[in-house]
Amino acid sequence: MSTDGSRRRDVTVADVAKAAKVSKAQAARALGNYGAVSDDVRERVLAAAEELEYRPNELARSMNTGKSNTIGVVVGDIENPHFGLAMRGITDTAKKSGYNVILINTDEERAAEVDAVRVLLDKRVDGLIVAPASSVETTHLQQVRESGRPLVLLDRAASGVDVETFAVEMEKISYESTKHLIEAGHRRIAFVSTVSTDGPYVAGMTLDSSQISDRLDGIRRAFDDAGFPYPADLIRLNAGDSGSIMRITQELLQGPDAATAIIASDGLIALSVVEAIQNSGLSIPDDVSFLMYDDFAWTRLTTPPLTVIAQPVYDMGIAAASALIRQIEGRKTAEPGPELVATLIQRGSIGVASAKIALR
Amino acid sequence: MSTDGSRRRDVTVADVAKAAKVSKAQAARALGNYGAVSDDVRERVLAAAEELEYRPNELARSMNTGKSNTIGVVVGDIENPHFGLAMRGITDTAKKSGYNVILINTDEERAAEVDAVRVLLDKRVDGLIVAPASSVETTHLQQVRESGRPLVLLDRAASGVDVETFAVEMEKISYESTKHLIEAGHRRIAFVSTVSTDGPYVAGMTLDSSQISDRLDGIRRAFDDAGFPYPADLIRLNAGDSGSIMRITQELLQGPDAATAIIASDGLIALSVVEAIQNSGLSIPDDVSFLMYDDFAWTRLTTPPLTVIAQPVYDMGIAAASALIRQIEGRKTAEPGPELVATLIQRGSIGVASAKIALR
DNA sequence: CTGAAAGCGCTAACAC
DNA sequence: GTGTTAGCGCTTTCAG
Repeated sequence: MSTDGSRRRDVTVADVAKAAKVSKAQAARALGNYGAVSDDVRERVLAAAEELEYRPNELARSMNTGKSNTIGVVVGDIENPHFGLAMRGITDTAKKSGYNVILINTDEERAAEVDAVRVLLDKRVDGLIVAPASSVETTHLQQVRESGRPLVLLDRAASGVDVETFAVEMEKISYESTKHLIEAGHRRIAFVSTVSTDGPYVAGMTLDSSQISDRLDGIRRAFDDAGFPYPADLIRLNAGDSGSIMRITQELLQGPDAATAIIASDGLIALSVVEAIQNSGLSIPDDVSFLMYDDFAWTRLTTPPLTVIAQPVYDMGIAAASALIRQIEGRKTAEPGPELVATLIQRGSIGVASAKIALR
Repeated sequence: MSTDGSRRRDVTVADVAKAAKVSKAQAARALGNYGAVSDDVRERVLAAAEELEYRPNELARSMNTGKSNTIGVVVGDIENPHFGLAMRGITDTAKKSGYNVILINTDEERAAEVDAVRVLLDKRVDGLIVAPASSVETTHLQQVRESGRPLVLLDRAASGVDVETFAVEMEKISYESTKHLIEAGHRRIAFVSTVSTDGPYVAGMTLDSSQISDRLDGIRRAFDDAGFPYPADLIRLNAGDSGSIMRITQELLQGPDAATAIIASDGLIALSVVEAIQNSGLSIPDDVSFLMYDDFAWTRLTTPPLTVIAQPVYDMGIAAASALIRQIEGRKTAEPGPELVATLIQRGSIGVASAKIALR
């Protein structure tokens, strides 16, 4: 028990050594569990440590070992369950191998990300996992590479950064689900995403997010294959807050050329899109079909339940953390890692493009 | 640009000093932005640092200043949007004051929490925010206090731990919403939570979670006030995974003494309860009324939209982080901080106990 | 203002 | 096995 409540100086190996009547080195060895120590000494040291309530200073330890047993994670928005789940995969995996996690949220802003990476490097984390806000401007990530510190990418790729990347293969699933939509009679398929661009979307433009680019590629290929014109006018990026998403949705649903199906790029967007559809008095899937990325539990609860593209987000987190730790510990690049495949889960939100829709 | 890709030794103040032709001390002062340095020296040092791509070793810095500019956060489940949002409040606030956050997930297990706290202390974080898994067994938290390191509690209180605690006042809102339910004719009101107990619930038993205790107190007081018997048999704790929650829900809805209203203790539980209700063919609110804690966006999307008890979770995160940082920086205990009040948001899931229900 | 030198708490040679 | 002696990279006296 601590006899006084005052902020006493931390007890150090030196204190323990003195109490155990051994050299500092021996005490350190016993405490740090390395080198050669006789049973007798170890016992005395451990007893003294216990008695003094000794706690190692991990900072000092890290200083001379050059290892902090900490990994840095940089994501755009921890509030988004997508990252929440991935984070869970990361922390679970890290803990198993004795690593801690420093989390930095960037709000999807590149400046914040550049900063985050630098801070983490300065803190001497053993490695980094980042979900790059931009797949295009990546010099700060290349610098991480140059620093020699292990780096692994999560959720999206980054051009010019040649590191292990754990992201779902998007082109294929996007192609398939668009095809599914087209076969159900849809020709006017909209896509709503938060990626920011300088101007409105123009077919073929470079996007900040590799994931979104891939999805658009998939949509386009599906239209090309089917021989129908790619509805580039229905691709709506820069969808920010809930309000703007709802406004965009309303626009999409108006006029003679209205969308007959909407694809929401993530769970947060989906919430606002569905709300806007409901508010406008339209019904899913009779008036509009709906498809979204990420299979959150609540998607089963709406009427009708929503058709979604499920992504193995938790596994993605596990894979990224495992790979990073493997790199940190200098082990061989083992098996190629699990394929992170997305799957279309058909529930009730995609309907046949109705006569009513076909007519207008 | 780095001329060679090899893992060159980190450049240190000594290197910069040499390049700038000044003493190590002066270089350090210029770099660390403290002490007195002439403009001339500062310029040369900064230029040299730039040239050499010098980056400070924060570990070393922390070692002699005794400050790591890092706070530790310990929560039960970061995957739960409740904590995701709180986390967002914490990281946003921390960043503003120049602090980083180390996050540890405990899976609501006390052993993991004890461990987490120790690790964080060893890492010399400047302060801790913890959402205690148990409000009862709190010796590890008391030890944090004794260590002199600032500690702040989030989301739940801990008995015997006299520190600033940021949690929503639950008894009152629980009382009010129960009263609302009772006034709508409900007498058989169930409550489902994940808190684990040794046996089944018995009125008045000690619970691990102060939050749940408070809610039960509120429910009880509402029944007492109204002069109806407290339906202790409908309090179901230990609701673990989705499957068990659905099973519990089914039980609750069967038999002559079935519940006519169910309160879900959090968003995760709510998902399974609602799903079970839907699966059983019952309708909300005609057959069963439903109320849940936490106002997630999806609760507006179900049919009917769900009545919820909204908690200012983001603000709670902000408040906790602000208070902790204030303590770390030794500033006075300022204003008492914002009142964290929960509010009942009435939507469509609570109905009048129907004749059909009343009859059985 | 500047520089030499002494640590922070621990690990890592290196002798014995 | 054990102890002595150097550091890790930085801040901090303490003289000038």
